[in-house]
Amino acid sequence: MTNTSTSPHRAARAPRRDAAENRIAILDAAISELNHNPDASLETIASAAGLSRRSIYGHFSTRDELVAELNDRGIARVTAALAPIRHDDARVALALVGARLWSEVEDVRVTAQLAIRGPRREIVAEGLDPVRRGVLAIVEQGVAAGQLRTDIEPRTLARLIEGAALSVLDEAVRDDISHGEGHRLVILVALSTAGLSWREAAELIDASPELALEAQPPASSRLSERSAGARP
Amino acid sequence: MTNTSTSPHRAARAPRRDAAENRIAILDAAISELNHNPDASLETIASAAGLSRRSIYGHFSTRDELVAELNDRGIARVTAALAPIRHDDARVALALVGARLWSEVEDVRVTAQLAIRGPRREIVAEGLDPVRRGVLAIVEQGVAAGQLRTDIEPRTLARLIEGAALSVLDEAVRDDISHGEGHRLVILVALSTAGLSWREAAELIDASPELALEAQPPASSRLSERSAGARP
DNA sequence: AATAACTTGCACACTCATGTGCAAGTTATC
DNA sequence: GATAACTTGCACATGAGTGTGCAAGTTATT
Repeated sequence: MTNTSTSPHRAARAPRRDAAENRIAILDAAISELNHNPDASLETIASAAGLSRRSIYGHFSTRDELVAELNDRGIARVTAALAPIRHDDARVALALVGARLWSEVEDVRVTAQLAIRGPRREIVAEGLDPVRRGVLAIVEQGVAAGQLRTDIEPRTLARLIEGAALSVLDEAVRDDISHGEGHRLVILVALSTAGLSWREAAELIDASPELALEAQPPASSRLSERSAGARP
Repeated sequence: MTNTSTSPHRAARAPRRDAAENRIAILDAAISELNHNPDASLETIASAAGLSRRSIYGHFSTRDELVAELNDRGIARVTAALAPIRHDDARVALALVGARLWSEVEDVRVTAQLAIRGPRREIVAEGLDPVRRGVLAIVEQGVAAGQLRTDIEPRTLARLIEGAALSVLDEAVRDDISHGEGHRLVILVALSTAGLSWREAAELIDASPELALEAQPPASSRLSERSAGARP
């Protein structure tokens, strides 16, 4: 396998820059191909990346290794997006969780589902644990402040809110919802699940400029900007 | 393939009863094995059914045919459970949709997800269309009666409610939620998504005896009651 | 321009699953 | 108890995907 890291010793020459780019191209292609079909072959991924199957093995010794790296990057992305969320009003914080999740995962829904429910789910769950703790903390804060429902155990409620947000992603697949509408829906659903009536949710959103679409930080960018198209 | 139907002509003898039982055993085993691992092989399914792989081909000419029949039965089950739902109060009707869905799909969550999102999704969607129309009709009725939220388009809202119910199923996988708790949660989540606050939901539930766990019709029974255990 | 770093194409070994053919058993049904 | 209806085990063909070795190319870097 190609050694991309800067070896401490014995580097007759530095690794080539284009190799690193190809590595990114592979990851990128893998994201979109696996999102299209979770069982996509390396052949498919390679050609979407504009490379030969053989050369994938120059970057990843195994299919599993490739998938694992994809998961790791996804986890890092989500963690980075959700960890900094903090707000006095737990309801606003939860709405923000939904919104950030939406913008990060929007274009990798299928892969995300697979990561969460597929064979690697335990490892992924472990990686996602800090995020989950964060959401749980928000819920507990909200319950303590009397802002959230108390008819569902905080632990369960936290999961349900995550799940509700993800289900918006799923519906978005079918209806091809716009970025803006997805943003709006995911916030509404998060607040509804948290226990607010739809009118309360509307009030809260009106009163909270930080929930506006324009107030959101840009999603951590994709690895590269090429549209992954295979060429014959 | 074995001809289970009563042929009009040329039946030297009636098909054997145990063959029909085995067919059911295969379907049953397929349900639970595929729910455990959506890529389970026929070998796995066969041995879970207590049969040899070879004899599966006596009942289904193809793996696809087996899966297709599974889907058809699932669709029929869900349709049968949801179609008769009717109630003056759309909110109660939606809660019932959630509850019935829960009891029908509870033990086949993974398979259900696969059916809805997997390679057969289009065919499944077609089969599920009547159910979806039904839910949509309830939502429209509720909007017209001023019982439901109006900040989300009925079509979308209908989907979101379905999705919310399904996400309870997902959470149930992790937490190993009891039948009763699942019933309660799915109703709460459906009502929340429909726009009610958690206190309004509680009031409605209190006032609606038909939502009680005990008031539910039994789930259309599984094909057989054997626990699907493979024997070496 | 020399050379190490990559990519490629091909051949090959391997695994795993599907689907068939057939002969030899069992077993329900008549 | 005769017989058709099933089941089984085995051998075999097929196909798809993964991972490796290697020789022959390209290309970035020095």
